[in-house]
Amino acid sequence: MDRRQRKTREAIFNGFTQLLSTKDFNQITVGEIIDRADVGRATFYSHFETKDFLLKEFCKELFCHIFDNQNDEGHDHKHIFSCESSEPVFLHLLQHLQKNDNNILALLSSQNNDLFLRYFRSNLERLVESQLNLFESRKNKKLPMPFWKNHIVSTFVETIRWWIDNGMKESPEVITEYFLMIV
Amino acid sequence: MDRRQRKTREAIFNGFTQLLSTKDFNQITVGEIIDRADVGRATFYSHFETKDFLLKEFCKELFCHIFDNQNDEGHDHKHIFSCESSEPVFLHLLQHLQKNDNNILALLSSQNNDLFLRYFRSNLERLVESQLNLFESRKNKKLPMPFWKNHIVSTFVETIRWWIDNGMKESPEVITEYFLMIV
DNA sequence: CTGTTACCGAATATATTGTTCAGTATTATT
DNA sequence: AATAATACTGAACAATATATTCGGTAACAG
Repeated sequence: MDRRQRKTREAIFNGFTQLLSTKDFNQITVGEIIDRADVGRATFYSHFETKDFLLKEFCKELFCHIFDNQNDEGHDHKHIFSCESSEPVFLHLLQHLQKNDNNILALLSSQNNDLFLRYFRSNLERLVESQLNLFESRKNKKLPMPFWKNHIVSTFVETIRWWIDNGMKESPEVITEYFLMIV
Repeated sequence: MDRRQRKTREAIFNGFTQLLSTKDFNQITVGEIIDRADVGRATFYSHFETKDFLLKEFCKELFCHIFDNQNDEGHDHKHIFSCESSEPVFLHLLQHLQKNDNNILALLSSQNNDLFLRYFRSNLERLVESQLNLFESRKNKKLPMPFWKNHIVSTFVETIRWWIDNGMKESPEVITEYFLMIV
């Protein structure tokens, strides 16, 4: 990819995330984004069809980062997914959040954002699926599997939301403990 | 309130909810609303400052309906809130939903809507608070109360969401059972 | 019957979106 | 270093949506 393209793309993402920390996605205009990114209007539209596509692309990259790095760095795939407790994976995610790479927090807080949450959930769903056997023991047989899966994902998302909305005072370890307690 | 005002307000609410069942809140324009409601543009703006205020007002009335009727009709206040199990209240809510008064389902499904959900949650929170003692027994003492409360509310909301998104095939009784099982 | 209030609807200002295009700068290629 | 390809600029433009204004008309309350 051309360096110019990369730079522009980065600049737009940066301006976008800056704005996300100040206001809701729906309130952000393309005009504001290109001002912050300092790129021409036509340039924006040559990169992204619409503002929604920008968010989509942004999410895609973000989750690639979070969910894939998790498998590649240091301890490998098998190590994470084969350990007895599910703590490491969830804990790792929470630590990621605490660092607030890419202003992801703004998107996860209660004031925001539907579309983003849907992405987050669908990524989590795959993760939970691979970990499902770990929760199985506690699962009452009368609960249908899809419901059970949905519940675990929801609980995790809402736990994170609560954590963020309450100032992230607790450590990732404590939150993980809470999460495992209620699920 | 003037009969004309009431009529206009109703007409706008009706047009609005009709549209909500066909598309996302953000995609709905004021133009469409006043067309359906068959009222003048100026009239709309004399009633509601913006489209967001319309949603706010709509939510306010809706929850007044659901959460207050629940206390007034037939079996009274004390009966509902003093019974041993928490089933009746939650069950009652689910039955309300199944009837889909005011197209409330459209707002609760996954494709929709942030602002609405926040209202729903804050109303539920008050409800859960009054029922909290019923959940207390299962609560591990290490969990902080606000977290616990948030979890119950979240679980309820997400259970409903799951129900709706999956076609509401189960009866309200079954869903209530699921809910009580996992909480 | 009368004064008040709400509604109509068309015109208007403003803001945002998304496109177009000619000119300029940057990059990759040879 | 010269050339071709590609990306960016920025201003202009059409299209759409928002929100306000105002003179005229209809409905209401007392």
